[in-house]
Amino acid sequence: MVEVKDKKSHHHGDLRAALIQSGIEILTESGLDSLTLRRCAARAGVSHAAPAHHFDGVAGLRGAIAKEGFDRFRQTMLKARAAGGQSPEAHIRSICRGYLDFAVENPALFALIFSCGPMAQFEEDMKAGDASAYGVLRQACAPFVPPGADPRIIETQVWSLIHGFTHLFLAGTFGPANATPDHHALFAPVMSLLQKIGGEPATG
Amino acid sequence: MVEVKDKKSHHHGDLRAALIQSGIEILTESGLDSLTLRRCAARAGVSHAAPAHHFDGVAGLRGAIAKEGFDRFRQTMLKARAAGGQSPEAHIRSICRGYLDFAVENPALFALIFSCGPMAQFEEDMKAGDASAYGVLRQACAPFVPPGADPRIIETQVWSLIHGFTHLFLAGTFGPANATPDHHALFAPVMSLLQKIGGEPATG
DNA sequence: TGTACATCAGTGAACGCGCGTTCACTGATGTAC
DNA sequence: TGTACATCAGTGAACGCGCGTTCACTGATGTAC
Repeated sequence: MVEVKDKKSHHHGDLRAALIQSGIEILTESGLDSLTLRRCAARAGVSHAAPAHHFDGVAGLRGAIAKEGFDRFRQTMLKARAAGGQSPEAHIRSICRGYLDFAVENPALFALIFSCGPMAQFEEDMKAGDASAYGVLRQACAPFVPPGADPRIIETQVWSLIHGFTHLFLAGTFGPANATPDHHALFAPVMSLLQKIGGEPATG
Repeated sequence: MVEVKDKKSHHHGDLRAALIQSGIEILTESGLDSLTLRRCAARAGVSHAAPAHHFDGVAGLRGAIAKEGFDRFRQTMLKARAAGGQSPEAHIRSICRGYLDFAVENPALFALIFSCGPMAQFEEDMKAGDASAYGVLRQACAPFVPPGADPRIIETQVWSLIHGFTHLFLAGTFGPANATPDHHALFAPVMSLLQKIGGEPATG
């Protein structure tokens, strides 16, 4: 049998996780361009050569951070869904709210998630179950998909709308990104377009 | 009277424009991270110290490239509008098509346009007339704005949808970005959501 | 329980790289007279 | 028309910077016996 090695047994404890956390903090504080192996190492309190034992270059580190960020992104949406109403319409609204919230609180991490090459992370995720980030969206859209229709159409409509709004918001198109606690007065009216997807929910 | 100085009278001719063009080519060929003063200078055939006479650092160069890219972006949408149908619905469809086309053909330039800090470029543009990029969108949306409604709602709905779809498309979320000559089979059905904005056009 | 050894995470010095910037300069252009 | 001068775009060498990477090493941990 292959034994699971105890990764916490050596000097640092769990340097790999510490470097990922350091990387996320650097992203939040200083933006995408500041994410380097040397800075992550310094923040984690190790020498600059140490990360080479854990990641395949800066690309490997970015990938690992994207994976962790992706998981936090998913969790933010799940929390938002749980905290909101339970109707199909409320589910979609809440998830979009969580989507925007995550991006506003972690703009550089959000950008990193969506900039890791040809979306290997997403392809993996889209094939995964309902607990995946894309699965959360799929579940929320399902009640609105007309019988026999391709669910990807409505899923992509919802995803495009919230993704575009979020990007424009982060880019400052609607004014400073910290405008209101409600993020921006345009959010609710813009999202109201989704009241029109697929007519009424397919089931009560 | 203030005379307009002839900028073409010195050694190079118009190094400033040449550097901007070189920068756009570098963006297209090698991506955002490859855009440096030294590479632009090399591509334009001048020494690496020459750009300092024309731009305030790499930020100044990026800004100038964004401005030029923004203008090409606008022109692509105008051409798409002219080439398509003349109904209000066709105008919106054509503009969105041009939006996606530009991004697919110039992904790094598209990214640069939307990543230049707090969108000074856009703020300027949004205040400009109907010939501006935002003006093109505003004009196209106008027939769908119900009397008394805030036009920014519909404008932001359309903009968010096409912007999000474009970003997801470029990120490879729907598969390789060169999938079909028609870009992707999801484009038309996803954009059909816009048939629902503001009910019917306000005027015939 | 104790000893010898293998493993390997982390160290710290050194390397070459491309970057932006500085600076004295060159030499073509434009202008004053 | 011709001469002297001012301007300034572009040159090329030099600088310091942070980066990723290499490499011999150290020393704690885990294991074989």
